[in-house]
Amino acid sequence: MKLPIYGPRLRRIARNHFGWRSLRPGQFKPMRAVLRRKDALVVLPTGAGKSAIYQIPAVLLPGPTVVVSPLLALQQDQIAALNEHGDPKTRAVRVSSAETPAQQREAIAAIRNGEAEFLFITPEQLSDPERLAEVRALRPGLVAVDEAHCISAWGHDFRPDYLALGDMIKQIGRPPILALTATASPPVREDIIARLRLNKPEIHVSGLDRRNLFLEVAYCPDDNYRWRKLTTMLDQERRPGIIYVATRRAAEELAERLTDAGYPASFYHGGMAAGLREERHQAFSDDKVDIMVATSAFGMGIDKPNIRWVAHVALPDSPDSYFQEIGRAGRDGEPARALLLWRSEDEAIQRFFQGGSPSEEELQELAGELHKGPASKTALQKTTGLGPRKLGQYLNLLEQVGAVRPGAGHQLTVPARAPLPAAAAAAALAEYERQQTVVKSRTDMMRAFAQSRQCRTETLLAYFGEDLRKPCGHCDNCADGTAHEIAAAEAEGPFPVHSQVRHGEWGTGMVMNYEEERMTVLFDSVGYKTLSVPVVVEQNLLVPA
DNA sequence: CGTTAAAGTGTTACCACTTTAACGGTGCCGTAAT
Repeated sequence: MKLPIYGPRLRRIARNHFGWRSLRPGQFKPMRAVLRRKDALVVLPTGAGKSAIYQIPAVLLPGPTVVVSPLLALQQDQIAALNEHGDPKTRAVRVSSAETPAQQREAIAAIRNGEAEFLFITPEQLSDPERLAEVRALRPGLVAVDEAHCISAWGHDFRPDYLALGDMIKQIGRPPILALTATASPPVREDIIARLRLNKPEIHVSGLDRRNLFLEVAYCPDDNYRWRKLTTMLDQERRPGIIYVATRRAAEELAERLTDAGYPASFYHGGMAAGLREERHQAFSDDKVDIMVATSAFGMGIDKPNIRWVAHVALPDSPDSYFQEIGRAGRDGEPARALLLWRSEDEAIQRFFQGGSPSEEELQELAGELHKGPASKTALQKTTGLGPRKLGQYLNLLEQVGAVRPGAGHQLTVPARAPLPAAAAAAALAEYERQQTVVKSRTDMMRAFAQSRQCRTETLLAYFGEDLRKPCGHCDNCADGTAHEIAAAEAEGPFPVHSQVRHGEWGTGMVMNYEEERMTVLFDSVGYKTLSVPVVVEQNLLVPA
């Protein structure tokens, strides 16, 4: 262990430049990786000091640090925190649509002249070749990708520039990359590593077992039952708290219903005006709103220590999202509650959000259009009649199968050995389906978590590839004894947990968990699958890989 | 995929039922109209 060499030095920087009195356990090792200029992926709950992991080494490393961060509001807070001390060694600037061209030039100049260390930026900014060249000229010594799960969650359709981030970083001189996120299951980690093209990254995962968080799930056959469970919880618990729902309308309606019933609530979703969103966020931070009903838009950037509970009146799309959302409760270390109130109907909306299949004809038409010569996205929108969203998704898929390549000046070109349109469309569709299988398997796992009689923490950690070894003692199944019974009744499975296995159809995978008569295996190609242990044994479905 | 509201149907009711269509999350950005 070389920690002692860095330890005092890092502590001194933490104290002198940032005003932090101490460092936390999960921070040292990844900092050391950054200082040795190794790529790293860090999974650490928010509030556990993720940003310190790049901020402290940045002071020691030559060259400025580029911070890729998804939300302007989030960047704002982080920049304000860095600039609080007026220290030029930790000063942060940014370029985004919120700055005027003059302010953007000023920001770049400040970095160039050594008057600022951190450049905050979005992937969309970097997708502009001129901007990319400017950043390259700054010779950054480190790139920190904050909220790196966005690559996986948003890159494939919603914010396609996220997928190209690896390329962009290569083009700015490929400094070491530090990817940070609060939650990432193995498939998401793999996606991050592959898309960013991390080179033998050190992976640091810590803090997944939140001991002050009581996990609880209730299946609700109807909405009245769900309402009663929710209000019962509200009567018992201190505030503030967050209630997550699936749709904007549900956020507004539930907030109104709660307010009418004597539980003053506010709502928050992505369809609100920016000013109002900020106002509501601020009101919640200042304890002026103590029940917030929100969609997933209310999330990243909420760093409030005293949230006493997070309730889900919905089924999240994946344990990844669920873990991130409940992780906002109890950051002060005081007891907090995570209550999941779900109905089987909730799964429908998630399936819808995952979207239908792309059309093979449209893909082929687009591939054919590209063969006619270099074209911009705007031009392609006109010629193919595809919407911007769909077009971006299609182009991403075609790029992944080698049928298109981004060229100079936003022009898209067809590479030399590209497949013909028909083959490209078929390959793109197959690639899409492969990705969807994994995405759907995560929703399956969310339902499996909700239905589990095993220790909740154990189930959740198993999903993330961690082994808790014994029931947590802070979930509903532990409290009523079912977790204990199951743990006792469970014989060793036919394959050890975390061992590699092979399935005739699905290929290789890793054993994640056993629960009663079922086992969960994470397959490389199709994601999470739940298998019946007796069937696996009788029919020899799995062999050690 | 499922809910919700509107339109359609059957028969001849200001009514009861079925069928159909619309809707649903997350945020960068730049440009056009004030």
